[in-house]
Amino acid sequence: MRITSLDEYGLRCLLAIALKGPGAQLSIPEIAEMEGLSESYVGKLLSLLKKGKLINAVRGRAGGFSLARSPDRMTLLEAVTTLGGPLLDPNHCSRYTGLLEKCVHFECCSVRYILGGLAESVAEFLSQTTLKDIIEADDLNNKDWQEGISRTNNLLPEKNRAKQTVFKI
Amino acid sequence: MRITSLDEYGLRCLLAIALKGPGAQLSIPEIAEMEGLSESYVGKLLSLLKKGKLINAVRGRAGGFSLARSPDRMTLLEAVTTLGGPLLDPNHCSRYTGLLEKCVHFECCSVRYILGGLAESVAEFLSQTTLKDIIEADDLNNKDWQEGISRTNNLLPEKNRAKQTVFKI
DNA sequence: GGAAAACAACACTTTATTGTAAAGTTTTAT
DNA sequence: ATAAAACTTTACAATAAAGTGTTGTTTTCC
Repeated sequence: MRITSLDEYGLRCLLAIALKGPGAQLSIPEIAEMEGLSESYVGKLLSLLKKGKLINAVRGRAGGFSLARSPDRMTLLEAVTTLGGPLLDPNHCSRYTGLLEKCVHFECCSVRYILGGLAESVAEFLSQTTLKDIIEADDLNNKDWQEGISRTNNLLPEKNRAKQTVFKI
Repeated sequence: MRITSLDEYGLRCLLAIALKGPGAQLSIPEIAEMEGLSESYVGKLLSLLKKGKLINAVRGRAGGFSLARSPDRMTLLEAVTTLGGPLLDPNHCSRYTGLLEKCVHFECCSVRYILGGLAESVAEFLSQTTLKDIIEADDLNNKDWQEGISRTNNLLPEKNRAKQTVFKI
């Protein structure tokens, strides 16, 4: 399991498209400008999202990218697994084998069950939040920002709210 | 957030010591042999665990490592954060800035809240499982294994059980 | 039909993570 | 005392991830 750069930046690009509105298109140069990323990198991220069928691409001079489905039917779990692969590597046990050909706990492994349960817990969390939730939260967040308050946290699905400030910026 | 190699292997080493029994010592060569890892690597992992005060080290010929506390007072959260650092990098926002000096969402960021909530969710999960839980599960798991059954999953704290097989081995 | 704008694919450089090697320090058994 | 066994530290090599550059293809506007 890992929340990587691909997840972080890819999610931002996806949100940028979603925030543009239903059916709206956004080009690579536009997204790169908006998000402060290079066009090459945005191109790479969007090609991943396209492979995962989260966005549609139109080529040519008037081309761009649009959301493949309505935001309320697109979960964070889909986005994250599309961008960064499955939460828990299916080859986990054959990847972390140490010096040997086969992990010494291959037959019977407690850590495996712990990580399995953890991955499910994360998957449940992520599948409970859709892009629509984020859009609505972001919408109000921007208005509140100008009034000097922040209630973004209260707009997310009940189970997914942060109880305290996690980032100190 | 990330479950890394350090987490995976470090946790195995910690469990090896815990499984040895209360107060028991285990040396680097012994753990390396048991876990199928190089002595160098085990040394590195154990030095992290020692810095986090999860284990005590005794130097010299009759030296080795022992658990610093009883297993029921040592959570997975402590182990994971000691080995791999905080679940969510405190510098997250200044790390993922793209091309610019400052992330374009620095002032007002929806993704930040989502990831904050996710990190809390994972922290809650990990803090609910102690080393003792794993030891007991592992104990029965080993007995069951010989009878051809596996109920390890049912021995973990209620919320932390995997509902289905996550690994296919 | 030609040029411009945009997506697509892939190789490549840079950077961070992983894991190893080696030299040093401490303690104990003899 | 001395040697062996074990922990400690730091520097280094191997590998994987992150991000960029280049070239090519598609479409549209004029």
